[in-house]
Order: sequence, then C-alpha cells, then structure tokens
Amino acid sequence: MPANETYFAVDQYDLDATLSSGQAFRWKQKGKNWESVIADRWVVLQQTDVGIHARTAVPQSDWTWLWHYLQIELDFPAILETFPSDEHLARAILQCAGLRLLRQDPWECLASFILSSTKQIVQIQQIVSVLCARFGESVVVPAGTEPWFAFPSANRLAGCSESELRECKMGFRAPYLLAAAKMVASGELDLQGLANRTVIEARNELIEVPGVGRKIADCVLLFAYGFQEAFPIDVWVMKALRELYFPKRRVKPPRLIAFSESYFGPNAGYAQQYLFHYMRTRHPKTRKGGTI
DNA sequence: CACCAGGGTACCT
DNA sequence: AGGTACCATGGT
Repeated sequence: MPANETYFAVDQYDLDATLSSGQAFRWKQKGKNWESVIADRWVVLQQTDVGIHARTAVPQSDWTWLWHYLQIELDFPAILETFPSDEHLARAILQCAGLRLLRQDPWECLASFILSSTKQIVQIQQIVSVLCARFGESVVVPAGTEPWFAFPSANRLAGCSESELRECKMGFRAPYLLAAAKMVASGELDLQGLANRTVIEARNELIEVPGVGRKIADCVLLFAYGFQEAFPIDVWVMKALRELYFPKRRVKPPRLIAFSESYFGPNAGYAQQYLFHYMRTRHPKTRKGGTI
C-alpha cells in the first residue's frame, strides 16, 4: 500500500557522517532531519535507534530507489574485513564507524564533481544549490516546506550559455560543465552504458570529458557506479597517504596511485572515504554537518 | 589579508 | 617526461 513514510532497520550506519561527508552535495540538515531531493522526489531522513526513518512528499508504493541510494542491503562488516590490517586505517574507522558510501545518479554526480575542483565542500553545496534553483524542475514538497528542485538534466544544461552557468558562481568550471552536458545530451558519452564496462574502461571514458581527470573520474566511479576499487585522491587523501604511509619521504602522485591500487584491496574506495573523513576531522575546529 | 579549497589544463624547460 | 602558472570565487 502506498505510504509517505517508511523505515529501514539498519545497523552500523551513521547518517550524519554519511550525508555530510562530501560525496553528495544537496543534503540540508534541519535539526535531527536531513532534507534533499533524490531524482525528482523530495525526501527527509532521520536516524533513530532502530535504523533510518524516511518520509516523502508523495506516497510511494515502492521504496527501492531510496533503499538503493542509501545502500541499505550492503554487507558492511564484510567490506571492513577486506581492509588490510593497519593501525592508521583502524584509527580512521574508529573515528567514524558507520560512515557509508551512497549510490548516486551518474549525471548529478559527474556534474557535481566537475564543479568541485579546488572548492570547499560548503562552496560546492552553494553552487549546486543555485544551479538547481535556476535550471532544475521544481518538485512536490509538503505544505509549508521551502521549494526544492530536481538536479537539472544534461539536456537542460546543454541548452544553457556559458555565461548563464557562470552566473551560478562556478567560475572557470562553467565551460567544463557545459561541455559535459553537451556530450551526455548528444549521446557521445553514454553514462548508462558505463555501468556494464570494466572500471578501467569506464574511467577512460569519463576522462575524455574536459575538466575531468583521474580524481573526478574516480569519484563518479565510486559514488555513482559503485566501483568499490576506485580510489579518488584529492588533497586530503594525498595528505593522508603521504603522512601516514610515506612519512618524511618525497613521493610523487604516480607512486601513490600505484600504492593505493595494490594496498587497500577490492574495497579501496571505502578505505579512501574513511581516510578522507579522518583527515578532515582530525583537528576539528567547528565540526558540524558538512562544515568544518 | 594571505592562504587554501574533494583539480585540470596549457605551457614551459 | 617533469615542473608550474593559471583558472574564479568564497571561507577561514
């Protein structure tokens, strides 16, 4: 029977950490609630002592979309068991047990991370918010709730001018986003098809997009497609690898990439997310919901 | 007010 | 091949 709420009984799932961990950029914290739009559905989540409670604006007969997005079915302990025995990783996990990876829409993920380069997470959130408000379709929200918008489609953005995009404060990233939108809209880049390719093939396809290098490609592979071996190396993870695994040595990026590919195992991407979170929260000043 | 931010590219030896 | 300035903008 269609209902506008449900809950997932799930263990070892830290919703706050997960939704503020810099993998998705549209979650707004309202007290104990987390509000956002997934595809074209407004949703609010709350962590309870038995799991995660969810409420939508429109009654749902099938909650698979949310179950999939949150990766409820994942055997989380089995992931942790594939990690190497390692004091640094152990400390990172201890810092935030229950941090999870989401499974996002590929286009939204690709576009968001094109906008992420040399931006702080709060700024990325701001750019994405403006972009959605300006070019996204409005979605149904409960009475009394602020308006929300879907993430704008590649087709919609492909029809924009570069200056329209620059008005969303994305600066030099505007031509990159526009080019990506045009490649997806024209079919030159088949995002659906990447799911059936090997991680190497999919990465090479993504890197063809202007403004997308190894790091952004790996973010999309990990956060949208679930290629668990993808290991995005940003400034924080670079710092983690250098300080924790190669202290007092000058190690160049190619060697760090090689190390990450061989050392962390089949779920390296999960390990990466723990190292990222660990480095960002190690010296907390103001640690609260996505802002640090 | 310098410095930095979930980078990538073009242009230099 | 390997290093480096530059891109635009806002937080700290």
